Amino acid sequence: MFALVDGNNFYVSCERLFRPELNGQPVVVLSNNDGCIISRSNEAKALGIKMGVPYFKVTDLIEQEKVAVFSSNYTLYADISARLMNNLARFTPEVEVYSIDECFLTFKGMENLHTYAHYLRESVIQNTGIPVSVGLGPTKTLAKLANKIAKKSTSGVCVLDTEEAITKATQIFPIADLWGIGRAYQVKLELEGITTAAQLRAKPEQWIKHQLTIQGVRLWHELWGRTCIPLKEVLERKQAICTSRSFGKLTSNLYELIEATTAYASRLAEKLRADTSCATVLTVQLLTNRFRKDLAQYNPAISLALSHPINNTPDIVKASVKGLKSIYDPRFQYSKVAVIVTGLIPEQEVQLNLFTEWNGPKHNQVSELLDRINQYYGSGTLRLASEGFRKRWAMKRENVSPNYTTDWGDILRVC
DNA sequence: TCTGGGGTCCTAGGACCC
DNA sequence: TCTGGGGTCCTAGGACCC
Repeated sequence: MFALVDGNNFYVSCERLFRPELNGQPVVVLSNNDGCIISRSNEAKALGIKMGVPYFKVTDLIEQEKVAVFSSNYTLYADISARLMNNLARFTPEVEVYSIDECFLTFKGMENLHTYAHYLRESVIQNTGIPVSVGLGPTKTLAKLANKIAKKSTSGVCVLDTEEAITKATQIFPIADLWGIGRAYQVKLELEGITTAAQLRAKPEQWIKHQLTIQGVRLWHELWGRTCIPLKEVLERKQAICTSRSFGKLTSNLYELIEATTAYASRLAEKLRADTSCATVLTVQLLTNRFRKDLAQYNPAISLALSHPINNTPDIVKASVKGLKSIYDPRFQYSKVAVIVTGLIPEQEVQLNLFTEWNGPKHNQVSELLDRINQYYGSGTLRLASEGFRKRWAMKRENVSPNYTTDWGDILRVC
């Protein structure tokens, strides 16, 4: 049996952990740059605030209803997430951390799964302070489905361990809520008259293959309790890594763009090293604000083949800035720059290039030092000067909470 | 004025090989 | 008048996830 455990309104729950007076009050958390609503308390949902809606469109309602608003604080959420996952790992040896707030677990040869699921849920809530829901089923897809049902129930637990339970659950389950059915497939299936998971399950395999291709066939088998999506216990090396941010304001200024690109590329190089990967291809993309119909649009990108596989900060930054300069056009106002690396290979398997001079070893040492210092004194303590100091492009974060659990200066004071 | 960021997998079609 | 059969690799675009 698979279980899916996930944090209810996770980011909001993290913020409430250190602001208990907000329990029972409407709370929302915003995306980067204070752009959109990405997490809502039940009270905020009840006010009709929709997921993903731009913040500026609901500011009146939020003010009127005295909704508490937080900028996103991923440092905090990542740390609370680690606590949650560590707690879950005590209940079974087989664990897959699926996302910041979700975890798959498997249970083998266990009786009393109902009791155990309730016990797990209560222990985790007590130990972390984060409310969670627990769904169990014979496949990941059914565990996901059970979890959605659990979220709406009062007990917070749903176990689908018999064919009757599965049949009953799928009959009322909307296909749009199925794991693997997004907006496009929802429309397609509804045109075929399919609105529930049970109706999808009743279709023949060939029909599914034709309409939804191979992923749909896997989903279909999983609905019948046949495992197609295994538990992934080991994290695989990423195939691509991307760092991109919207600016706090539009800019045409090349020097500001170079600063931002340097900052993003530095962050990217850190992520590469954390994954012990080296990049062979680097892409830089500039973006104008697609919502501003009154402004000219321009979204150029360039991919550079790197002469050596690299993950050191100076070389990644150098390549990124070179790419940026080659696509920059001063006639446009930009809202975002993205730096992406692909063709990633293990750090240990890097082959040297016979034909070009290279400062790699020296730059690798510099990067090692950067990592050591920034790990000890905090991210960004030591950085390349071309990141700049004023950072007028920096993203908006007007309501960010303290880093209660990761920064000595932010520790909660109890007087 | 103000609209997020980071990933994966699959398919079709083109270029190329023998 | 008539123009094969069987592959691989790469990329863009579309679907999905959180």
